[in-house]
Amino acid sequence: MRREVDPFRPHEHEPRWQELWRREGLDRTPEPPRDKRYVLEMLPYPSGDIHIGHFRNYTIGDVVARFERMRGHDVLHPFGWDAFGLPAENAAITRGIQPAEWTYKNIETSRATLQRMGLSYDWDREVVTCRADYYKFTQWMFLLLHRRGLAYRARAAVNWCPVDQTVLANEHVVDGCCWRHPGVPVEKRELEQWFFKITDYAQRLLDDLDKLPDWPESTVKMQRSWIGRSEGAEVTFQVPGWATASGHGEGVTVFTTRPDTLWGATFLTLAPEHRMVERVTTPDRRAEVEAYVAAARKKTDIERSDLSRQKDGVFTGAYAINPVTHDPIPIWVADYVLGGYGTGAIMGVPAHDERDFAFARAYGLPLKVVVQPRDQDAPRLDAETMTEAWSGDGAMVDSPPFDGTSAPQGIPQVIAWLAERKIGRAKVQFRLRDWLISRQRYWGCPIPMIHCPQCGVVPVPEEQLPIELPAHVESFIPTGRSPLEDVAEFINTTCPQCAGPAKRDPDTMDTFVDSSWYMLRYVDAHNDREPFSKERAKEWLPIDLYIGGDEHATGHLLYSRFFTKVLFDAGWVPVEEPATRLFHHGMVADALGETMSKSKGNVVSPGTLFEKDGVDVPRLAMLFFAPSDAEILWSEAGIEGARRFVYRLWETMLATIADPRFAGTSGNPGAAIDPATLSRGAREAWRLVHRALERTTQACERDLAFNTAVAAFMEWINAARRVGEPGEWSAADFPSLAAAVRIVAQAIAPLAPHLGEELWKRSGGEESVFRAGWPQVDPAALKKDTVEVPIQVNGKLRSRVYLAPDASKEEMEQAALLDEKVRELLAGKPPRRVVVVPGRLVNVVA
RNA sequence: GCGGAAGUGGCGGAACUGGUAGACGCGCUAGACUUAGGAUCUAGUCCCGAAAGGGGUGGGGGUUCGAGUCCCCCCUUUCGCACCA
Repeated sequence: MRREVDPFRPHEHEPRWQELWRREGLDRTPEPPRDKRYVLEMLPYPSGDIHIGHFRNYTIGDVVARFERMRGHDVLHPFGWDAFGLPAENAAITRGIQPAEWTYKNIETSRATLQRMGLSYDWDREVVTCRADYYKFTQWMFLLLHRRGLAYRARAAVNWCPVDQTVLANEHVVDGCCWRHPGVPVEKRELEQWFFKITDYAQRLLDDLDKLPDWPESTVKMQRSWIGRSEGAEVTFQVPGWATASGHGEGVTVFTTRPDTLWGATFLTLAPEHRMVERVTTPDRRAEVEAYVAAARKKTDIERSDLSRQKDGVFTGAYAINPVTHDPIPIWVADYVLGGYGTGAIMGVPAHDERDFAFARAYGLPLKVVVQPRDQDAPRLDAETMTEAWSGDGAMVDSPPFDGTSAPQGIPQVIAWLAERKIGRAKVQFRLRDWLISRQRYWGCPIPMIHCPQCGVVPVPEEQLPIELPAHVESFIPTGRSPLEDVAEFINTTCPQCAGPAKRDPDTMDTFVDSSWYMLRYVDAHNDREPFSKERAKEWLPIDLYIGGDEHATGHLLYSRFFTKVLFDAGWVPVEEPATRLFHHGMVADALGETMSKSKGNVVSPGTLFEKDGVDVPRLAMLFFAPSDAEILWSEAGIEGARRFVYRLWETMLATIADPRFAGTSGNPGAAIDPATLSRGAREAWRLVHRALERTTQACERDLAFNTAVAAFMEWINAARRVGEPGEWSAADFPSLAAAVRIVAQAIAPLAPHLGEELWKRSGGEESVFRAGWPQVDPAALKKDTVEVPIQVNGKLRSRVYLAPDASKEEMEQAALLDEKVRELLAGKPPRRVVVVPGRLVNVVA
């Protein structure tokens, strides 16, 4: 027989508690903090409304933030918007509204949804990257980098998206296509652009990965290979015709990781864009070489990097001198050599490099074996008959004076020897390229630089910041030049140095610049003199938990590390790394496993979920679905279990509170419960409350696997209901149920905040549950009175006995050997061995 | 090719440092209450078998009293990177 209780009405209590939290400033950031926790989720781009993936991400962060507050920490949990970017311009083009208008409207919509979700953000510190009060300091950052020699202008072959009509950073080229337009190959253009010199920090970005033990290893590895350090040597090959023409030291310099194979270099290859191609090419070869270079330039990255394609190239007619054998070797041009890596030229060692081998065989170039594998590894190599390159270990041969030296272990000796003779030198090469940040677009942060015909490129003086983006421009239709060039009142200015007429830089910054430092702005979001004060930075940094998708592993997460290091060097922040712990939440896909996207039309809006069940039910469902780092396939069916659970919990807890005996159990009841006085069922329920509490604590502190925490609460409610309706609980047992109700109200509050608050208040809580502290796990409650001890015979489960959890080894062994089943299987013979694991099991080896 | 992650019931997923595989939930089956139920409650639900028993965590070996967990070799899926010399 069930007792009638007030119905569960989330739509009534959720707004009530949100209002209370707002009124009491529960989510405000204490200042200055005593024992701080900085919990941050990656800021979203406001494209319409929040979707279900955001719902998941922010829920995870919210659970931790609320938990940390309950534990007594001072928490910074802010929110912001990565509000510059192309979709706003595209919307402007298709719908005829201004990017700003579209963006702010989306922010309003999304913010309303977030507030409907009751997320515990300190909205007072909200950051919007497209607002001048923010981008003023993005410009400040640019000037800082410029001052420190880390922002420079260069003409370079850059990635060009033909759809967006703008350049792209390497990180935004995915499979040779623009990241925003899969299937549209990126083109190459020769342009003068702004770069950030992230390569200056390559070594530190690499080294400091070791200081991030709480970052996912996959991301650390990805950054490592993205930075791509390799050690080797630069070696210069003289080109005879030039030595006389332009003095000493001219030649072609190559980078190699295998200088020990230099004796086997039988040709040189230049990338088509190598600056010396034109100079080395002999007149008779000119036409052919020029045609090849022109064709290579037209190729897209995908075409050039197609591995299945036959390697091709063209002979320049010129020869270089191998500096160790003094043999003349032909110079070729081939597009399998990358212009942007190393020196853009390589030495061809066909016997010991797979790619050179393929190239040499294709064009009949000679092979020379200079490393012989040890006998046990492979048969003796012969240049005539080899079918593949040998890039393994061996002994150097035909390489005086190094014959017999082991390769590649002998590399340091070879480098030293080369350096002594001024032929080469040790060189560390990184794959990381400098970060191209100019964009020929309107909706971004203007670059605070001025082009003066007299003084050249001049930085805008700091006191003139912000350089505001004009509110209106004629057209956003991409033309390949920035729309700002056509805004006279923006583009025309005076030179800060000579006061003469000058022009502003018409480009805007990559939006990843905006998001590279936003986490620092939160610590002092209203500061209008500085990006943030050094004191606030010292108080709050680093981020203790940073949550976001792993798609940012080599983009944002590398850029923000770079910015943090620059700011550290400049004395602005006390940390060299922005976040000590990084967590990648799993994606939310639809039931078919497709990632949700507007174009696929499978986006589930969380708003419709809230209409039906309020926030906490879908929130619990989301948390229960899977561990936070696993991908989930969202389905309505998943909500069913959470809904039933909440109703059952509600019913039992309210019936308990309504019981006349409840009022007499206030105080600090948990500590007063002695499990030994409880009936079997009540004792089990009491144990499970503490188990749920423990599991929630661990999940918040460690793995964020809230699925098992929710499951633990389910186990408790199931056990409590097995005992009976609250009214049926005996006088001896009832206090433990009453205590459990209070503990559950608190412990479930991070997971289901409105429900927790409602239950807490109904159970007599005076102030907010989020000020009520975090309950202690009682070890006595966790102890089982008896444990089921499995009895194995030869490792197979044969029987069970019930013993006290602290039964001695001897007692356990005794119990096992007395077991009927065991005696039967032993058939009177003594066991050969008995393995006893205290409190766990007994294995009788017959 | 290189690097990462992962393969457990019909499904999502549990399983602490090697110690009862399948917690919790969805779904399903049966029953109860109901005019009815897609509500709720009770029981059952890894597979084979009537039972006793046997088998079982992608496959194959191994270590161990004992392996989802550790080691070796494969297979599959997935995500990064990819002619980086």
